[in-house]
Amino acid sequence: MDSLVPHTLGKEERLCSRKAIDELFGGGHKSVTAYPIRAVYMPSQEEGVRVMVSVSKRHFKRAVKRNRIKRQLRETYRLQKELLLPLDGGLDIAFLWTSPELLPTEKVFLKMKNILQRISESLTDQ
RNA sequence: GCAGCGAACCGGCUUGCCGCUGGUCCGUCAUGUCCCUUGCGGGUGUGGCGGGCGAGAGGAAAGUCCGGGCAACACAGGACAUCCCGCUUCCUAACAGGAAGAGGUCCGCAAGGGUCAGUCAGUGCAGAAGAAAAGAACCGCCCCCUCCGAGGGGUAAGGGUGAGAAGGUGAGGCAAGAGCUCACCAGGCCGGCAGCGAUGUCGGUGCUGUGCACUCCGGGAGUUGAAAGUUCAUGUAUACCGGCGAAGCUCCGGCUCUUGGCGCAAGCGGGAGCUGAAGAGAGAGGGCUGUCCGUCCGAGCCGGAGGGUAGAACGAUAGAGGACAGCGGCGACGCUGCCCGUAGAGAAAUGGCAAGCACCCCGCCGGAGGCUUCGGUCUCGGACGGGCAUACAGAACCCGGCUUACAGGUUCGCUGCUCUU
Repeated sequence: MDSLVPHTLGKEERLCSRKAIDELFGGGHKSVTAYPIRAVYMPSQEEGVRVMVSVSKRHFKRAVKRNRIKRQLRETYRLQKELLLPLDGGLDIAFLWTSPELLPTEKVFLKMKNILQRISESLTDQ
């Protein structure tokens, strides 16, 4: 993995604005699913990719398990985010966990790889 | 040694690579309605990029059950209602918490543990059962009368019912009985003594039914909750519809004009107009804990429908803070000294992967010892392989508690049994 892209995930690469999140889920978004990960994404006016992760309280009552999954999602995205390149303009993505069970990190890694490849393909098709 | 009881404590460690949050320092590039300088330039603030350094979840961070700080709304006063607490003394900022103590009851051989509570004054209720649920007579027992059917009366020792039957047991006593009398026991009341007190103890007193609710007594409570709240930035709409109000009005004051009244006159009285936020009244609506009285504010308010913003800073991390020592106290705790510096996010950081190790568990191999019904079984030590790198669980304004969850482990004190000396 000797990409020129640094494997960082700073604040500017995360989706923090409430307004942007409302726009993402408001309409015009697309989604792909590789169970149990579901990615909702939409091109944006901003430059660069911004991501967020979300785990429902319905699936995990305890905060420790929700944190575990959110960390797995962020980590696996961070290590593979160059799969989305090259990219024109900006992109907002939300990763949602749709399962009530935990998975080992290596499986989450493969699911994330699948998702990022499919997002990249759908963007280049257009 | 085994089993147990009670306290207190810990809640993995090391290394490598890649990351996150907020600091700090250095370099560099921008930038300012800032400061110094004639100027070159320098300082300082802010921002971007790169690099270095050090910091970064818990004993329960959890449940959100109590108590407080803090904040906003408020803050003449009174009455009523509602809610909470309830053995005693103390600790504390406070508590429904803690410490020490007192009483009943239950569990345990014990160390210990669980649980209960103001009121015995008043009112109400207590299904079924039962004669009767508190001014008790069904059966029974006894007396009287007797027309031998019954009737009148006494009686709570016995029967059965019930959670509870006139405080319990025994003796005396009696026609039979009964605190009727006595002894002991449980409780109440009165007095003495001890104790700050709950209470204990001694003496007196025949005073004595159970459960629940209300009442009563004493003490306490304003509401909301950091999405509180303060400031700045951005942006919009004083749009529109419906309802109510202020203005208007009344009184009062001032000025001007006027005058069929009064007065010698100054003037008084009447009328009209103007005027008065800084005179009074009346005022929609609102505040004053839940209601009422009352009181204060008051020129805009209430409802519908709709529009805009959703960024930043403060709050906000030094606090009833912790460690150690000394002193006081049985103790909770307090005082004094000295030292330490310890997360601060905001779609929410504190992580991911790999390697190694302590401890623990499982399997297996053979060795020593004890018991043996010769099948085995127990203890100790060792090698190898595997599991596990851990349970419960993630700060969200901050503290003190309580409750609940929890793999594994450490220390101290105590109890019972057993062994050795």
